[in-house]
Amino acid sequence: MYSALMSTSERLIEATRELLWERGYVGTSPRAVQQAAGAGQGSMYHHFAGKPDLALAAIRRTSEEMGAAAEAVLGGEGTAYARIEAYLLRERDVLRGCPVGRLTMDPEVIADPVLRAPVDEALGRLRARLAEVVREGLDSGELSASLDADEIAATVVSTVQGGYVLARATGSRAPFDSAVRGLLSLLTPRTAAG
Amino acid sequence: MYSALMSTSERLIEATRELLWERGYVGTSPRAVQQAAGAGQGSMYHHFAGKPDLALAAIRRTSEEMGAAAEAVLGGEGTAYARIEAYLLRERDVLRGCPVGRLTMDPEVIADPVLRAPVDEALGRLRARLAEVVREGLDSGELSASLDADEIAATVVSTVQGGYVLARATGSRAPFDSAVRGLLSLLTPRTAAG
DNA sequence: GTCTATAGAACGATAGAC
DNA sequence: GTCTATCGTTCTATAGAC
Repeated sequence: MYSALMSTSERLIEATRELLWERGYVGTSPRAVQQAAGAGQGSMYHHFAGKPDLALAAIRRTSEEMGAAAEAVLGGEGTAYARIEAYLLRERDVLRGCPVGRLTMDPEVIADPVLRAPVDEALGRLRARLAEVVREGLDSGELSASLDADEIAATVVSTVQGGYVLARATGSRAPFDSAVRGLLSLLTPRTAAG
Repeated sequence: MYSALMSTSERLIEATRELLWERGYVGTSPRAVQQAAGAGQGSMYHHFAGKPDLALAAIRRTSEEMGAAAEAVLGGEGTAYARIEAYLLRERDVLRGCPVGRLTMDPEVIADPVLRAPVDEALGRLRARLAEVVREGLDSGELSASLDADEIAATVVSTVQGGYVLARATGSRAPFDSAVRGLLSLLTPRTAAG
């Protein structure tokens, strides 16, 4: 149930975002969305053509938010390494996982090009933005010249996404934190062996 | 539909494994399992108490299989680095993702301690086994002494699990391969800067 | 814009004949 | 062990009154 100060269509989108995050597309029913939004059957189908249409609105917003949150950290001050570190260490509700990455495990999202598009774009942009920062680190000599920017960007995003998997499996954020620390230790410039 | 040479209960388990992999627990109905297994309603409820019971049998088997597949590579010949590399590069149906890791995104699996247990065990054992190999690499001087075995193990597993997420988002295995190559480039012993 | 009523199908499970 | 019949609920959506 959301604030009465929000329009019905807003409440429907926000309720859908929450449910998609927690239960995925397959596990989210229009009925559950309506109840969470405090809206009737008729309202939902007045504002949206159906479940896929409502889900699309919700996914688009979540994807945009993810991009903004990443940019807030990656576009900040500091060295390339510091910004990558800030991205990896930024506050997260680890056990809830990533609201965007989560959708990639949903067969009906992946099967529908329209629903998959915002997911693909959000993760693609994140990788591209991280690759830029890595390139800065390569140019400045902060990171080993033997590294490939696109590859490292993919590794960074994968570590985060996979960290969620490990955390949810154990029911604790510990493995997520371990994975991140492990990656940071690998990225740390070593001027000499050992 | 599975071979008539398999018992009904076997066919039910195998069909469930396939459907859990593709559609998850929430998205898999007893009805769909029965059709895929070529078994009737009555047969399924004769052999299994219900959907959770059948899913448990399927998840246990998948988790065991994952452990065996990992051990086949990690317990093989070669240096620590070579075995980690072999694990990361081993043949995978990348776009299908990990049949175990996938379940961590399922709210009903995570909410049920009995269903979550085999998932937790499989990924926990994998991390522990990888940590052993990393320790060998640290002892032999193959890997930088500044690294922590448990952390690196978590990073390795996370990269794989997260790589699936990126691959499924784009519809291509390319980002998975990038993430793995990136991790390998970070793990590669560098005796001097650059 | 929102409501209630209704629809046909699928959900997960049980009962009881064979 | 397997079958068909049935159950009450939920799914996603449409219709039509207000």
